[in-house]
Amino acid sequence: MTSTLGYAILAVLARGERTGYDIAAAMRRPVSYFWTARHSQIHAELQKLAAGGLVAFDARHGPGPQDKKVYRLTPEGGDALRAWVTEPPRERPERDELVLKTYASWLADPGLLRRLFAEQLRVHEERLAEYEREEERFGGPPDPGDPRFGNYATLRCGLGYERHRAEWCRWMMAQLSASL
Amino acid sequence: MTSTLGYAILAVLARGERTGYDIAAAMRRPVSYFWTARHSQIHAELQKLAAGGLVAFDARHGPGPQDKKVYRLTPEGGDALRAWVTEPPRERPERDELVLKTYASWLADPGLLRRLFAEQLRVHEERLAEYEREEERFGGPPDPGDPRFGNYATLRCGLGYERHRAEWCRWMMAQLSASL
DNA sequence: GCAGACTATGTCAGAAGTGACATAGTCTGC
DNA sequence: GCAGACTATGTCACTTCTGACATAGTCTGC
Repeated sequence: MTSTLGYAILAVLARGERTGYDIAAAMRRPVSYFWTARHSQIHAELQKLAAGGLVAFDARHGPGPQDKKVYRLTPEGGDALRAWVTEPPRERPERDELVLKTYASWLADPGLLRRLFAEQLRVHEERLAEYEREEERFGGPPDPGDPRFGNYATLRCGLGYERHRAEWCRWMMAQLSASL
Repeated sequence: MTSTLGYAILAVLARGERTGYDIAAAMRRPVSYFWTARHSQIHAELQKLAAGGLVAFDARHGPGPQDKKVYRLTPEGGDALRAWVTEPPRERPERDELVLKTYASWLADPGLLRRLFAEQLRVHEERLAEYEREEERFGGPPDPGDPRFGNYATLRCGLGYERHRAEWCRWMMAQLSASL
C-alpha cells in the first residue's frame, strides 16, 4: 500500500523529526541511501503518510506563508518500517543509459567514445575519493543496532559500486585504444 | 526529443529488422543492455519513431488479427542513434530498494536480515555464474567495430556489477553475524 | 481434430517521477 | 536598510512506466 518513497521517508524520520524541507535536502543527493525525490513528491507523500497515521506533525512558527510542519514517526509508522525492512525487495528493472550506449557503441567513433568514458571515469573517481574520505571519518563499522550502521553499510555499497564502475570505464578505454 | 526508450529500440534494430514482439522479447530480461520495457510501451514508442521517420516497417502476413509489422532502421534513425551514443548520458537518479532497506537495517531483526541478504547473495551468485558461462562463449573481446562488441562490453559491466554486489552481501552477512 | 503454447498488436487507467510555477518569511553580510 | 541566500510548503501539467484487458492467428504434440 505504502510506496517505496513512503518507506524512504519513514527511514529518514526514524532518525529524528524533520520538516519536509529537511527530508528533501537529505534526498537531493543519492549518497548514503540511494533513493532520491524532489520536494514536490515528498510533500505529497507526507500528506498520504499522515492520512494513513504513519507520521504525525506539529505546526511550529517558521518562514513562509504557512507554519512549518515538523514530522515524526508514529508507533504505527515504526512498525510498518520495521516490517518492510526484512521483506524481499521488489525487483526494479535496471535502466542504465551508459550501458545502453555501450550496447550500440560499435556504431560510433572510437575517439568520441574514449572522451565519453574518460569523463565518466573522472566522475566515478571523484565520487570514490569522496566516499573514501567519508569512510575514514567512521573509523570502522558501527554496531548493527546503531543508526550509523545504516549510513556505513550503504557507504560500503557505494564504494564497491564506484570501484566496479571506474574499473569498467578503464577497461572500455583500453579496448577502444587497442584497436587503433 | 526521442526518449531513451526510443534509442534502446533503435539500438536493437541496428542489429537487424525485428517485429515489436521480437524487441519486447529481447527487452524482457535486462541481460546485455540494461534496459527493459513492456510490449505496451514498445508498440507505442514504435509508432512515435515511425511518425518521426526514424524507423520504417513492412507489413507481412503473420498470426493475429492484423498483419505483423517488420521494423527496420531508416538512414535518419541510424544517424540519430550514432549521434546519441557519444553524447553524455542523462543523469538518472539511483534508486535501489535493497540499499534503502540497509539504511534502515539498524531497526530490524538481525536473523531476518541475514536471511534477506543470503537470498540476495544467492541471486547474484546465480547470475554471475550465468554471465561467466556467457563470457566463455565469446572467447575474448570482439573488435570494437563488431556488433558483438556491444554485447561483450555490457556483459563485462554485468560481471563487475554482480561481483561487487555479491561481495557486499557477503560483507553484510559477516557484519550481522559478528554482532551475535 | 483439438488443447495449449507461442506469436503478434494494440488500448487504457493509474502510479511514479520531473520541472516549472507560486508564495513568503528569516537570516547574514555589506 | 536592503540584496541575496536560505527555509518552507504547496500545486499542476506532463512524461514514463506498469499491469490488466482485448483480440486472434499459427504451430506442436497427442
